[in-house]
Amino acid sequence: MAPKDKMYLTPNEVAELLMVSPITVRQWAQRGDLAAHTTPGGHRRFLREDLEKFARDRGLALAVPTDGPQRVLIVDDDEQLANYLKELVATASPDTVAKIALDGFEAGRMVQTFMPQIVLLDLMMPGLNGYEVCQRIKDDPATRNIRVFAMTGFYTPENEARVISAGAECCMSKPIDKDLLLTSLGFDNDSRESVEK
Amino acid sequence: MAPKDKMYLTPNEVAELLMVSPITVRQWAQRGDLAAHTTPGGHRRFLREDLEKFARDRGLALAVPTDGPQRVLIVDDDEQLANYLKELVATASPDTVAKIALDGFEAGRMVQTFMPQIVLLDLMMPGLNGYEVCQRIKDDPATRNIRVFAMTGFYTPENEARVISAGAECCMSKPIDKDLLLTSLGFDNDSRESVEK
DNA sequence: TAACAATTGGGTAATTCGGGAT
DNA sequence: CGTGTCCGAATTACCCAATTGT
Repeated sequence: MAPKDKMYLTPNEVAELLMVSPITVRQWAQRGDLAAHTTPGGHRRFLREDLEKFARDRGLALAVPTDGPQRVLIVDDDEQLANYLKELVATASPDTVAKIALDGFEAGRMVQTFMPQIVLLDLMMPGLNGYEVCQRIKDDPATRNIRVFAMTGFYTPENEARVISAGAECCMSKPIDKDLLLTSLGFDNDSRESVEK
Repeated sequence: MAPKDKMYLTPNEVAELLMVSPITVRQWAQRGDLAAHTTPGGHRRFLREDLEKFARDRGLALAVPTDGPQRVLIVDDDEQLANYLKELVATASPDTVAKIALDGFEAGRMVQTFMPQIVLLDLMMPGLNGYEVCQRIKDDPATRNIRVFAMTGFYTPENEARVISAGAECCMSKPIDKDLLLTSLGFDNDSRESVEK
């Protein structure tokens, strides 16, 4: 497992996220405008949560939500299909990071932690209503901007209309048309050389 | 790795809790500021007790501290039962905030956003393996300290052992014994400060 | 028991931080 | 209100061999 993300932010990181100098961040913390914790040595540490609240209150925009490479979350209980899709994305767009959620718990958690720009969402998962998942993603301001691409093994125009009204960008029937998917995602397969590691 | 039986913390875990790098934790231990035990091979292990004392002496809070009111997340697809449990908690401990997740997606999302100190987890949810959910909560450093209380309609000693080995604190059979639950949660008596653990 | 990935300890150098006066 | 600078102190990075856990 990878303890990838730190739970806390240092003053410098906060300054960069808010596009201000570290000194200013210090002032905000001193004046109590921005909630801060303290290390035993007296240095300040911030929680992303507090930062977001602060930014919201002051109408400031968090500078770098679109940091790093493109992120795609694949939500499907069919592990083989999920891996296939992951490979597909990785091949078509080498600088894109794709991750897999095999059940609702992982999906919900990764929507928050992985913060994908794109979600490939299976509508027919056991114990999980894909339409509702899509709706919830779109209802939450924190995730509303995620592009949702629905996938279903039982395609009907009614189902498509339903998930699109829930906020999905499109509804693809299974088996997934490789070219259609990549085109929809904007990963049009130019015949360019892929850079391998 | 059971949580309750796990009386010691590794340097990495301490670092995460105090919002500092592992190297810094090492320094404190070297200088004797933070009490530490040693493994036969020379690695350090810390007691939560010592950590709390260390933090208290300097008047600072842990990263995943008992800040604000206590938070309890109820994960169960049975909405009526979930509401009953929520009422139960609210009545027994008025300063506790209880929220409900009716499916895996909500559960995963709320574990990250609501950041509960306690999770009441149904093991038999459609499309969701409660044992795995428990394991994943415990595998992630960010949520590892959450106390998980499992609930199942099909109690067997094997199932209990299984979920406890996954990190749950206990396994209660349904229907839930009200008093047992509140006692386990520590809400039985008047709100006594639980610092003794 | 062997193997292997992840973590840790030690030591030193480099970086970041807080506070105050500006 | 947001920022640059100075200094002592706190925190971190980087090296590599050893330990831990599975």
